[in-house]
Amino acid sequence: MQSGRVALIRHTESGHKVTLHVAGTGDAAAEASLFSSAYHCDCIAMEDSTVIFLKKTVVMDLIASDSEFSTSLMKRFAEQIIGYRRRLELMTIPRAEDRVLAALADGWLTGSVMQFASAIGLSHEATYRALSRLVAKGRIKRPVRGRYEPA
Amino acid sequence: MQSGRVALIRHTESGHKVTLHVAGTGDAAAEASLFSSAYHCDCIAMEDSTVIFLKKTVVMDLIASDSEFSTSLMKRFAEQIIGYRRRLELMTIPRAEDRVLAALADGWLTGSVMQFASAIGLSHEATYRALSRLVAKGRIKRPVRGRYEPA
DNA sequence: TTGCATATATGATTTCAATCATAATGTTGC
DNA sequence: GCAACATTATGATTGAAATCATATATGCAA
Repeated sequence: MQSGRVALIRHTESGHKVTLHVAGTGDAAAEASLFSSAYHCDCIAMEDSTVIFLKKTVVMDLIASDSEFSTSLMKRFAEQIIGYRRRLELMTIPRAEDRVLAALADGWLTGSVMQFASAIGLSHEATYRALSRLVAKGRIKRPVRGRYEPA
Repeated sequence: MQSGRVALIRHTESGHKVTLHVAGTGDAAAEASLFSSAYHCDCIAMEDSTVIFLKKTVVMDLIASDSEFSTSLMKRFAEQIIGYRRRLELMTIPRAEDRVLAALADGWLTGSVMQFASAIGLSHEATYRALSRLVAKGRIKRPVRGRYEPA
């Protein structure tokens, strides 16, 4: 990606949406599907974005021939894996307030609260309420409507 | 890994345990930490296991020099990423019954129900109850105590 | 500027998972 | 065999998140 931000979204059977991955400038999206023949999710631009498309064969050749490229791609994969593990850890936090606070500290609230709620597996209402309670407790600040920051 | 099964477990601040990864024969554990200086989780043998330890430098050299090794390792990473995404999708299913059924279909119940419950982010009681209800509804079968199978 | 859609926000209600208990059933080591 | 422990299983209670509802604010387009 040259600029902007895109999200990989999957629509579950139960009708919910799951944000699988968010890629910003310099990141790649859908690298993980390099080794899969098919992969079902939508790529949604969250901002105006410029994206470069690469043919799978080109990338696979690069992996085989260019060890530096290969190593750096592997590093990204490893970072993604560690990120997913952290996110799984987040998802096991039972209380909405605790989960929201932990997710905030991890920098998950970049876009809208709706997206944030979806990313951490809570209903948006529960998320708004948790944010309100955290503001009331002085744990976080809300400089303006819709913006939340560490206290 | 030469044989057996080990699990990577993280203990969260809230005192819960999260199963981050389960590695069986032929799999690797903790590959994702190749690019991290430190990584905090426990590796627990779920069965008698034989594990080969490799020095990080050796593996990194192999990645740089052996493109076949590099590609196959990358494939594993990609598969893990896809696995984590699916697991995240599972975790967003709100009703215990639905989540348990989906997780069963994905083949998550290999060990004990306790481990299964931990893997899908439910209390073991909720998991047992969901399993019971699914059996009562005829969606799954329980040939013997502690074993559950697709109907 | 006026609709229309969406995001933000909170109230009321219901549902259901977490939690606390208890018991039966396996499993392991002595 | 038996004692200690873990797993399986279910009941009762509680708390909290999902859901439904409503209102306001905001952005966007006609």
